[in-house]
Amino acid sequence: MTTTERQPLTRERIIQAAVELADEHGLEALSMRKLGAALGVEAMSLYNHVGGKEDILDSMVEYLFHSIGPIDTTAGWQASTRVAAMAAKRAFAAHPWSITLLSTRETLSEGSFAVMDAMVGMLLADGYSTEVAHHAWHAVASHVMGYAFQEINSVFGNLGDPDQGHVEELIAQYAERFPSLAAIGPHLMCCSYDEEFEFGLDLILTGIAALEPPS
Amino acid sequence: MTTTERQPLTRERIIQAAVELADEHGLEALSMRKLGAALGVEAMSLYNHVGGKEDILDSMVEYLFHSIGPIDTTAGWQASTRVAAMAAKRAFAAHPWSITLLSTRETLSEGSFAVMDAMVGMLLADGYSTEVAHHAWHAVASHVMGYAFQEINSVFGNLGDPDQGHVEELIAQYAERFPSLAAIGPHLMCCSYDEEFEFGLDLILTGIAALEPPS
DNA sequence: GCCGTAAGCGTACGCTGTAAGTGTACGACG
DNA sequence: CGTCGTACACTTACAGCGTACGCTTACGGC
Repeated sequence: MTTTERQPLTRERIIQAAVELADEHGLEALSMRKLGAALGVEAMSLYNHVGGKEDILDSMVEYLFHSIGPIDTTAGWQASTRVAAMAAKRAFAAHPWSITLLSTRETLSEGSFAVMDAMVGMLLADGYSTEVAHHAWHAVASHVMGYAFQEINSVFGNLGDPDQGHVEELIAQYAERFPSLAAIGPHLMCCSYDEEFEFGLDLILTGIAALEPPS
Repeated sequence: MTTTERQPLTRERIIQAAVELADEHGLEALSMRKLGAALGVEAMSLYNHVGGKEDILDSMVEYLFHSIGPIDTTAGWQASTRVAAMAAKRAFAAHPWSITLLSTRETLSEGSFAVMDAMVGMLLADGYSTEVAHHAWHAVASHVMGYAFQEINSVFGNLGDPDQGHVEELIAQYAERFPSLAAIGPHLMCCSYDEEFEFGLDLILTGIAALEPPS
């Protein structure tokens, strides 16, 4: 009682709580009032530490890129890009709100620039032209974003789900109208998202490597 | 005056107006009241024709897939997929709200199933295994979604923008911290989104073709 | 003891989606 | 011609949203 029993509100605690709230109940459930309640505080108290909801959302994006972790560029372009792309995909896929949030931000993210710079830097360091490096960045980034999107929004259940019966039922229901979809049904249900991601990633990486063999 | 002067509200007119409103002022500006106002009607009148806002958003997704147009599957797998993927990318990129909207829908879209079925069907018809067809679908879909995402959310301005000075300024500002990004700056500013998309797409398509040469 | 400052709280305003109830115009029928 | 059924637009109301503004409380330095 002599010292402050409750730890004071800080920007970091607010962002952390926002991430947890969005993880648990979805981005649409993230409101200033609920966020305050989760921290044992009224909504307006948050404004002493953050600029507003947009500021919180921007910070969540920064948190996201930070959660990718440092990018190791020492293993050579192809191997390093593989690891970094995997890490980025995992970071996005770990938070169902990531893609939706990213798609609504128009502020530029420092974190995204850092990742972009590291990936492009590896290519340039290995002797690729700025043109190819630019192409490669877009191709890899597309694959990461697009695959994370598919993994998060898959209607065929996520890996942890034991709800596979529901998926079979779904496919059976559409089998007549979409026969080809039904044909690949088994793969849709039990695919490993990491292996699936790597398949496409390797198509891109080996394709780029074939363009201009590094010295 | 004898006949109804104003044409009656219909579901189609509502969806069309919703798309236009979102195109013009962004998805966040799409509210039932504003949508009603755009149609010369009170918000609640819309509920006579649609189930609610979620229903409208779902229908906008269907509209989106419909706008891709019919998929020609007669040109052989690789060429047909190229054309279809380009059409899909263009359809998404034409509406800045497309990715955000898609990422928030958890209902499954008939339109997306139709596209998926057509693309997978082409591969199977050309003799590819269900496994490779499944991989290929994910790789192509990722590229389409991911690239549309990047094109829409690019902070480096869109092709039409004559606001290139702002971009140069932006890159110069970050040049010291992100030197590799600055190095590819010229490409970031003046790249053709269609050609850029095709570059990555061809990496994927030729990579797949190399796996199992069709008969 | 006193006061400046920081920070949490309460209230209020204009938005949002939509449930429920209130007309009202029009075609069908006696 | 009168009457009624139906379809559909309107009005009102409510809970929840982000947040501007003002009040109150707690604490460190003197």
